[in-house]
Formats: sequence, structure tokens, C-alpha cells
Amino acid sequence: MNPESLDTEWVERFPGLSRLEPKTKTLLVQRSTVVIMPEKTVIFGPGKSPENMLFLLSGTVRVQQVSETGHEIVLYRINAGESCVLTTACLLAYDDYSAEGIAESEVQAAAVPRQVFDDLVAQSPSFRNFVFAAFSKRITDLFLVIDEVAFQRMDVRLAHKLIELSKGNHQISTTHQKLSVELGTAREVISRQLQEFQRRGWVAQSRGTVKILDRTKLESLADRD
Amino acid sequence: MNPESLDTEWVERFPGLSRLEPKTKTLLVQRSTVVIMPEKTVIFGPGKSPENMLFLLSGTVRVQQVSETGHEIVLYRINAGESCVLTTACLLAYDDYSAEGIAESEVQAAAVPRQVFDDLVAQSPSFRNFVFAAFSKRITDLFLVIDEVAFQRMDVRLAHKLIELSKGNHQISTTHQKLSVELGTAREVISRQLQEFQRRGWVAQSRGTVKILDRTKLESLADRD
DNA sequence: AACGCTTATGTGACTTTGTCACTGATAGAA
DNA sequence: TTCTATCAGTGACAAAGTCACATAAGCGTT
Repeated sequence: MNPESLDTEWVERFPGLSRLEPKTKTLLVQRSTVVIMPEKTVIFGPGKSPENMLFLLSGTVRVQQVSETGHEIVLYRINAGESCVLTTACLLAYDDYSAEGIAESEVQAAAVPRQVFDDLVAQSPSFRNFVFAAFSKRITDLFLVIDEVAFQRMDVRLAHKLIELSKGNHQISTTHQKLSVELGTAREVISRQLQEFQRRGWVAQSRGTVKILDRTKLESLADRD
Repeated sequence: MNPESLDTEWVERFPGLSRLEPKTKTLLVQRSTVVIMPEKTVIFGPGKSPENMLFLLSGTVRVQQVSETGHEIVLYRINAGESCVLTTACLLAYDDYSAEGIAESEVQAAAVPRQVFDDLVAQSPSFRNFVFAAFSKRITDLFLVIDEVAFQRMDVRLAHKLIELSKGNHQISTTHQKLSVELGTAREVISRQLQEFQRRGWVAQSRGTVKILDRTKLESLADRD
């Protein structure tokens, strides 16, 4: 994929947008620019409202919240093929809140100016559909987060998160601290849970990495409601 | 306010909609119907997707979630002057989730068919603005709920909720069970916290009611971050 | 190799919150 | 009055969060 074709054809590769009306696609391509941001870029955050809507072509953005108590929790991730409309819209309306978006890897994204976004919503039924579906997905995800934080046991949540973060690999590069932010808990809690998993032979630990030894056992714990 | 003027002029009384283009207002009024639902009506819920978008003219709708574990938590309320677009949109997209909307009092609402809603979004910039602002408000509210559930102490949350539910009155008609659902915790926890508040002379309890004796003290606890 | 520095992890004591299995209390309805 | 449903109180215990540390592992410097 060379930069040339990226500029003109990213819409085709975007799952939710490839079925747009040709006219809409043209508008989207002509009025947007592809940007590349390095890992750890703070894409939006307190006092840093993005002026564009982003459509992620590659990489992932982690959206997390910093509480007034100093605690942190990961709210959700935006993956390639998804857009930031929700968060962006929120920030435009209420820029005094504490969520921030951080590039977890190098990120390629198409930046669409707000005005163009508004035009597209007006013009294209299928674009509207895409936008509302994106909103819906986020909302239901947030409902799920609330449910988990409020009612799920820590061991179940951790098992679930380990499976999720492993993405099929047998090893995860992360620290106890980072895992605690994923789940909105304290590092010590993660340390103890991982020790218990290790004692049971489900995982192996070394500084900065967690190895998954028995995925099946972890999954069966994670699937407990 | 007689039913006649309700049917034709509710848009004018709706904070977010009164500044719409005249053409849009006409469309909204002509293509919607005012409905009245009694208290405790389940407006939407598992297996009960609403076919219309509702604009609440009076009353409140409580949106709560029932976890697979059997636990419940109140997510937010829709008050007069607000709309259900978010929840409705969600339900249309993912009807397999567990949130439900319940009328907390008699509810008057304007029901707008989905097709009309879509047309309005396409036609009217100010309607789009209204819709996206509504989405944004909900999202930021949900972020707040997550923060509270994950990081706030129970006593702080309960004090906050008592102030909120009292709406300036010095007495709240509710049970410990209902309060526990508000905060997504167990009844026993509420009972103990209220006992502590009572011991300190901040509240007085009787079956089914909580009296606020020292609002100032409750507020200062609630304002702790 | 030895040192110091930073970051990561381990641990015990304690508090807060959630769970379970009850008991007792209250207000209506029969 | 007595029955019944709902509401509230309680003690024992488990799970999770907090605090104040102690170790340890990696890494660059000397």
C-alpha cells in the first residue's frame, strides 16, 4: 500500500464506508487528509479538542479517563476501521472533561473537517447510518464497562482482559501497573491475582511480560457471568 | 395547557427545538404524535425495541441495566426537554442488550417515527446539532458514572445521590433496596451507610422514607473528590 | 565487575465493600 | 386480629482497595 493509493482509496478499504454513494465517497476523499501520528501521541485530551473527525486506517487509539482522585481507567479502544466521531463530538460539546485518546501504536487516519462531516451527514443516508451505528456501538460498550466495573469479580475481569490483550499470542508485554489501569483497580490487586493464576499454572510471569500457559482455563473463568 | 395546544405547539416549549427552522418545526409537529404513558410503563427493554424516537414533554424516564448476575444499576434519567435518541438508536442497532427504560411518573412524549427522524437529520442543521449535543451529554454522563462506580467511596456516592433525589425537599420516599439499585450496590451497604448518617444526625429514617436533617454536611461529604 | 538509578513486583496490616444467611419490624389486607 | 408481603437490621465472612514499605530486575556508568 503506497502513500499515493492511500490518499485516494482509503475509503474503499474502510468497512463501514465502502458501500457509500460514489458522490459521497468522492467528497470524503477530496475533503480529507491522511495523517500519520507516532506511538504515544495524545490525540485528544483535557484542553486539547481535535478540530477534525478521524477515521482510523491503521493502529489503535486507547481512550482512558483520569479521575479527580488520580485513578485511571481504560474506557475503550478505537481500532482500524472505526472512527472517533463519538469522542470528537463529545469534546466539541463539553471540553471540560477528563478523557484522553492516546495512540497505542503508529496511527494512520483520515482527518475530516467538522464542516465536511456535517455535510456528509446531511447528504448521505448511508453515512448517517455509519455514524449512528458507531455511536450505538460505543454506548453499548460503555454499558458493558459499567456492568463489569460494578458487578464482575476481579479474577474474572482480569482473565478476560488477558485473553483480550493476548490477541491469540501466548505472551503479553505489559506491566501490573498497566493492567490495573485497564481494569480501573490497584496494582497490588493485579499482582495478587496474577500470583494466584501463576500458582494454578495458568500463566507465567517475568518482569514486564505475562505468558499464557493455559488459555482454556483462563477462558472458562472469563466466561463466567 | 390543553391537549389541543399540546399537539401543535409542543415544539415551542422544547428547549432544544424551539430554535429550529420553521419548516423543520412544521414537519416535526405534523409527523409526530403526542403519547401519554402511565407511571411504571416499560418504554423499552430487552425484546421491546421502540419503533419511535421519543421527545419527553413531561415526566422522567429511568434507564437502568440488569446484569447477567442479577444485579441492577441506574444508568441515567431522561427528563422533560430531553430525548431518547441515544437509547433508541442503540436498541435499533443492538437489540440484545439488557438496558430498560421505565416511566418514573406519568410521561407525555412526542413520538417521532424513525423515517421522519432521519429526514430531519438530513434537512436541518440545527436538528443535527440538537441530536449530537444529546449524544454528547449522555456519553459524558456515562463517563462520569464509570468514574463514580470505579473510584468513589460509597458514603460519598450515597450522600451525592440523596442530595440529587431530594431535589431540594427535605424528605425522600424510597427504600434501601431502591437506593442500592441507584448506586449499583447491595441493600445492606446502603442500610449501614444510612445508619452511620443517622448516627451523625445527618438524616432520619422511617420505613420507606429518608429525611434530610443536615443538608450542608451531606453536601460537603458529596463534594469530596 | 561493581555501582547506582529507575522501574517493576512482593508483602503484611488494615479498611472498605460485597455476600450470605438469617432475624425482626411494619403496614395493610383478609 | 392474624396473615402476608415488604422493608430493615445484624453478624460472620470473603473480596477488593489502601498504605507503607521491602525486594528485585534491568540498564547504563564507571
